[in-house]
Amino acid sequence: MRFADIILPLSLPKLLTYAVPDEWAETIAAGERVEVTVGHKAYTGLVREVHTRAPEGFSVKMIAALLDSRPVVNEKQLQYWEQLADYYLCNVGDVMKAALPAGLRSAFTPKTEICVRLHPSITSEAQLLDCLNGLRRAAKQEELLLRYLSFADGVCFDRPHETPRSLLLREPSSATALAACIKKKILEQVTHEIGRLDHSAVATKELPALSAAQQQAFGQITALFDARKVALLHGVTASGKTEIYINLIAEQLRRGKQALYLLPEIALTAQIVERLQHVFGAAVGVYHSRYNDSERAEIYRAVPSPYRVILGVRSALFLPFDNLGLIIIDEEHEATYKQFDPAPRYHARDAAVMLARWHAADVLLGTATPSVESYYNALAGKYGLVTLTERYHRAPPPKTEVVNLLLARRKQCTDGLFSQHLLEAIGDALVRREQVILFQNRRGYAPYLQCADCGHIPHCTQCSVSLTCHRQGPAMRCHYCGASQPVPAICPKCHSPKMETKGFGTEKAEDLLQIHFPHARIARLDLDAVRAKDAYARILGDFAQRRIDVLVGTQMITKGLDFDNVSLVGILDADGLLNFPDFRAHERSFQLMTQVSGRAGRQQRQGRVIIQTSQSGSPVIQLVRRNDYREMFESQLVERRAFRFPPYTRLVSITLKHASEDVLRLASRQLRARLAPVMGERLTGPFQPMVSFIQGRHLLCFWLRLERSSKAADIKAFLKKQIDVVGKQKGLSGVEIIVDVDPM
DNA sequence: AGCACGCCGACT
DNA sequence: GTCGGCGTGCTC
Repeated sequence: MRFADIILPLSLPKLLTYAVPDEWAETIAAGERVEVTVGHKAYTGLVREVHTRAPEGFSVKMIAALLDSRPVVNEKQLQYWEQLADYYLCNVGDVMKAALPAGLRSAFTPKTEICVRLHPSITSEAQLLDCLNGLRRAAKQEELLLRYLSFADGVCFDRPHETPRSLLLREPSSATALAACIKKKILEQVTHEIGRLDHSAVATKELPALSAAQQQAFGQITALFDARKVALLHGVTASGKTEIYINLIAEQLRRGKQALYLLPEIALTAQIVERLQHVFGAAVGVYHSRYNDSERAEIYRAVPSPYRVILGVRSALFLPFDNLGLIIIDEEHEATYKQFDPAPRYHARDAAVMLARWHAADVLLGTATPSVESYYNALAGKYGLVTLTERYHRAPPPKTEVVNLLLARRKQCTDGLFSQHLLEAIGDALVRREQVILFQNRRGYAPYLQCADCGHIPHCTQCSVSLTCHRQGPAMRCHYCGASQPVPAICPKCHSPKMETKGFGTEKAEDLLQIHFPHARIARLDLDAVRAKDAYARILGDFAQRRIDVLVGTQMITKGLDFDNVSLVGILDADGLLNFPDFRAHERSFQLMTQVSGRAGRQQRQGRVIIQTSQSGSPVIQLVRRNDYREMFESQLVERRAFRFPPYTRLVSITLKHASEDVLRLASRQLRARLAPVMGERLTGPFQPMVSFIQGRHLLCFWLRLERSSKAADIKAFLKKQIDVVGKQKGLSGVEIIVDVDPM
């Protein structure tokens, strides 16, 4: 008797074992999909191992169906899944859920198309004419047959032309006529499988030529690859990193290998895919979550061939590569590479380095503002560092000016939002028909509403955050749980009519700016503005076509977008970035401000950046102004070392959630009691996170700081065990415990 | 993760 | 007396 251990898309701590029916005993293999029942429910699982070890202690169920004749997931992938589950302290089933496209977790039906062609019994022109004559008194049928013949464009009787049924049937009534023609054996229908994917891209361009500086960087990168090192390419904004990437990919394809090009967000793929297709044609595949289940399943199946270059977001790491030669992680510093919510909470950059090891593939991390972790790794010799300091078109770097909002307010040189200095700069740009980008890291109209009489601020009932005011109703919304309600006309507490909006978001910035510049064409780019399908592409398209003069936006506008007519970038309120209570706040705000600054003055002209802040003396602001990455890095290292943060330690965060604060306290006390004796100083907590009540549940956090040199695997195994024990304890079963390895 | 089991309170 | 609340534990 043969048995198979099955990976299921469930968060189970171990695999379940099923009996293999005799008919498949010889053929079933790891990586093939099976249908099994768990409890009373049917699931599509994945064979991990076939063996003859009869399990004991329970009655084994039979595999209900074998869905594949060849593996859908190869051995390297399975081992990679297990590695990720180990590292990120989750179950293999969690990884399976992230890795295998949903289209492959249910029956995957290829898309079909019904075509119409001449019936095979008609083999000559004379016969065809007979048929036409026979239809003299059936006008609709005659019309249909003629329509078919017009599509056929010259009749060939051996291989009659096939016209898609949908194309032939212009009006619904002709369906009856078609049925009649089929019955008379004049026409017949055939069904074809068709792909959902477009393979029509044709390579039209040569490899991009590299400048001397790019050529040098290219050489340094390949030398690092030869030495089997991960390369970190630190290239200032607009230094032309993409051209280097394309040349490196071409090199891999020449060797018959595959390349994976990761981007932090879907929105950016559209910009790059064209450039790749121009050079690599139909070998380029794109993979991201905007595709539906079936499309993703098809791309997944097309990865060994014909796709040789995959452009995608983090989940593209799980495609079935068989001969991967290179992984590029563009904008390596981006926090969106980290998956937050469901496990596996993996970081695509780190997961890429792990994946590369399975394939002996090269890894290139590219960014203008490296993460402290990566730069540290590069300086420590774990990675290799390649630096590009020259802008591609030799455009000078933008000139950065800092406006002290405190001073401006005192001199009444501001309307509370725009300083006189910034307004003048915007006016100048508009007069010169140049474009402007304004950055405000808050969406909505105002972050909160406050009663002028009693000071009351409306909060979400389910979360410990104030409700954000929006222009469009229901206008007060919780950004944590999505709950919404109308703006109250009077204070809910003291009934005063003086409810005032406080602070400002992108919507208010947009409104006020329109008052200052009534004729300017102003648009907004934030999460709310791009909710509608294709809105993102439309807004960017309009901006690129210069149908928009000023673009006001959140983080979204900072990401690698190239516009050649932007002469001014304004950061409306840097304070909001600097004051974030997070050990990465300074690093992040430096990255964000540097990235958004990089949007200014792309071509020959020097751009201008204006930063508004009440903390003009802040070191971060000065570092951004001087564009001094190295100094930012060094100062961060000092802090990270002093407070034992990454890169000096490996952080693991443990978050406990429960509706009752008492239960939560109890659970956290128990967890601490179990962990502290072994972890000692490495464990801190429980403490309340910044937002300590979300969707009706309270939160408490622990931090675990593991030494970089430590045997992390042992400690993690211990940790997982203790967490499982606490989670299963009576009275605490409702407590959710979330473990996040390397949290962002 | 889902789902059934089982032990306690508000009803036909 | 039963219906159903959700806390508990198992799934091969």
